[in-house]
Amino acid sequence: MPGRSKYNTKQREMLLGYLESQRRAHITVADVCEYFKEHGSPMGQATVYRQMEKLVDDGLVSKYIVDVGSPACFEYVGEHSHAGEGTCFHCRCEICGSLIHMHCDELSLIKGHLFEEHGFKLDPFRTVFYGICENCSKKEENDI
Amino acid sequence: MPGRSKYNTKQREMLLGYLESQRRAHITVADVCEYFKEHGSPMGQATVYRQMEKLVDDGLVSKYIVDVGSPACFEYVGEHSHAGEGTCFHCRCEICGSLIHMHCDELSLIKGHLFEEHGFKLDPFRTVFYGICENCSKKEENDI
DNA sequence: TTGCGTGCAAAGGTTTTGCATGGCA
DNA sequence: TGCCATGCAAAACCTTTGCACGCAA
Repeated sequence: MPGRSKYNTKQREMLLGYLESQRRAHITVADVCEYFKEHGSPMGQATVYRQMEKLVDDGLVSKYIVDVGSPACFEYVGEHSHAGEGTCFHCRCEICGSLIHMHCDELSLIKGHLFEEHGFKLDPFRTVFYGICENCSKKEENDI
Repeated sequence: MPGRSKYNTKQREMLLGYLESQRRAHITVADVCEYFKEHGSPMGQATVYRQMEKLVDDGLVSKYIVDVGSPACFEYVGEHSHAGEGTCFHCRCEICGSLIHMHCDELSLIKGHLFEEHGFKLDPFRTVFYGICENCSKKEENDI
């Protein structure tokens, strides 16, 4: 495990800047490589993977695994300073594959419950709820 | 998508029997292949992958993706007939990697909440909560 | 007999690693 | 200067697919 960043390289700055400009977006390593290639300053994919790991360890970026075989998604979360506005959760639709943001105070409560009753420190920046989204539920009803 | 099973083959019987005998366990495709190889009736890994997909579609087995690069985990869940005893959730420790079973009525409530308030049908047989388990929390405290 | 299931090997996609080079502090 | 970061290519890993053969109904 490479651990946290020790140097502040040009690549780290560029990558962080890009992720920061895409808040709320779910970005893959391939997206990053493509972006910088098209902007005339290509970045090696090994570098992107390694920097992403550091950024996650630094707590600046979250990593989401949405499906096997699919690439991991990354999202800028800054200093986790969303404390006042309630935690943001993610839901993944098993049918259409969309990854949905969900702000919900009630869900925030389970974090406390898990810790107090089960001793488990939930990491909402990593957890994904799987299920079926509203749109796909409706479609399924119509098909049957 | 291969869809559900239409034939009842020897391999399906063997695989289902093995999974059923290992209730509460998290089993990978590699585990299955190794098991049957050592027991003198090797099963092709492509067959295991394809049968697993059918068993998941049939609702007899759940599939959990715990980490990118790690193999998927499968677990026998029978006919989902745990209705009376509250839904079983899974927690994955980001440090030691263990996958923990958790029976909790309070957690079951969020399923209803997600559906009623957000129109999202949660699939507890697929969802994994990420975080830090009790043991690893204690270790971290001691290290600091 | 028909069509699905099986098994082997090869391909596919994502992520990791080895190693020489380059850059930050 | 010392150590970490980068980049390329190759390897590793899990999973899927093509195709011929076998088996259930």
